Amino acid sequence: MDTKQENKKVFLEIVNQLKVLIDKEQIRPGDKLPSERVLSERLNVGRSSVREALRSLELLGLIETRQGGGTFLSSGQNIQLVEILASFILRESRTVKELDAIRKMHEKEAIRIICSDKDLTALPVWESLFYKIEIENDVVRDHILREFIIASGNRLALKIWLQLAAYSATPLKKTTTKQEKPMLIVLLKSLQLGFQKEALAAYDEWMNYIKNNMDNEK
Amino acid sequence: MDTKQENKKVFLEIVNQLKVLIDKEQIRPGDKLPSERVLSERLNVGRSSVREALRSLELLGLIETRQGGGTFLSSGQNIQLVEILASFILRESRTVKELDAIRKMHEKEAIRIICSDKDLTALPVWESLFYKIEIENDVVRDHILREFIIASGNRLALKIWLQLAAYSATPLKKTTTKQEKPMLIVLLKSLQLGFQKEALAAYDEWMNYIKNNMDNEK
DNA sequence: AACCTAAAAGTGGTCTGACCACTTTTAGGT
DNA sequence: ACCTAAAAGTGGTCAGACCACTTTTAGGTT
Repeated sequence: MDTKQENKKVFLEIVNQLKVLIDKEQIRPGDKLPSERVLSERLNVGRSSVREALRSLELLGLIETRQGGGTFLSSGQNIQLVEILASFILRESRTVKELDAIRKMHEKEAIRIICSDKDLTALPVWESLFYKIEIENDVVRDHILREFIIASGNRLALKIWLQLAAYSATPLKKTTTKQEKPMLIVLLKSLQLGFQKEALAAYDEWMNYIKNNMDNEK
Repeated sequence: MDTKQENKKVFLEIVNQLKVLIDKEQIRPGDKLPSERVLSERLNVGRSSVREALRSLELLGLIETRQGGGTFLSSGQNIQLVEILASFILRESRTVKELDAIRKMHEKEAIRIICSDKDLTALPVWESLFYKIEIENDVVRDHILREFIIASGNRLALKIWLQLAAYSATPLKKTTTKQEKPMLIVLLKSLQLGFQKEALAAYDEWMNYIKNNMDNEK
């Protein structure tokens, strides 16, 4: 009856209705949604159908549910869906390699963006990272790369990258080794100077080193 | 009781059980899953809980359901979930811009990969595209870009790109205009010759043209 | 024997009502 | 004004019922 062709699946229609409701009622992330029973009445559907819709959205990480408390619009970030998707998709080793390639693409693009923007090369975080690597020597690889993505300023890219990194075959959760130190120093210094080509080369060298030493770390 | 900490949510536990079942019973994409009633019995849970799990997986595009027919393991590809996610996330114009940036990153990376591989620069599809643009003059922008991604050989990247393109604010579904012809010719010729820098420059020029002429096309 | 058709069985789609576990609110007493 | 216990509200789960649709079965016709 609406502008769109009728959605056959009721639970999908409910998902749409919920979206409308959230818009209309100005429900912000963290706010409470109407209870299942109320929704069931307002939308003229059974409670079980409402639950099917809510459970789907919960799996997508769009809402959070507290027993006895209520249902809340998710405050963002945690998209746990990927955990499910990954376990279904990441069976073939081919996919694992492809995932790693996409992750690296994100990281190199971030490096390019940083190098071509004086505001970004001057960020204090590089000095801080430099210090940690040079002196403290206990930086998690993951952390360095994340700072690149964050600095590049694309929040959607950060979300995607976080998921890619979580399922990467590369041991990003390990701390950097002594051998990696010189490459990282070159990488960071090049970054600060805006030397894109050199930074990318150092990055490639770093990634190759990690790749070639994966087995030893296991 | 298991290795993992107990999952509180039954429907999440069912999702896991389904994964195990699919593995154990060697259910391939396209194959039929046990009926809801059978699953309910085998897993010792109510049918409605089974349905909550199945509906979630359906929203993720991992299974397909035919009324009266049964539930089938999805034959892959169509991840419609993004439609839901997008409608929830793509409210802020900022996100739209970020999405476009990521899409372009994919495309430029594909161009880089193609240019640095003689097998890819020699692909007949470039000649074919060239002909269509030069003579027939009715190529959809989308189509050209998709060929880039396909040629780059990363199937996961293709999946991601397809979703990004579907929600891009850039009018990629339109056919190329007369003004775009020279840029595209330079782009394709550079590609065939492996001239990465020139290809990327032509690509940038093309994208800028599209951006600056978006309003006129509306 | 092959073919067609109608009945039966199977399956997803939806709703209702019930009970439980937990949280939040309310009401009562100190 | 404060604390506490009861009540109400809410999500979690189950069982049963009925519908719409598809697949299978059984029977009869040719």
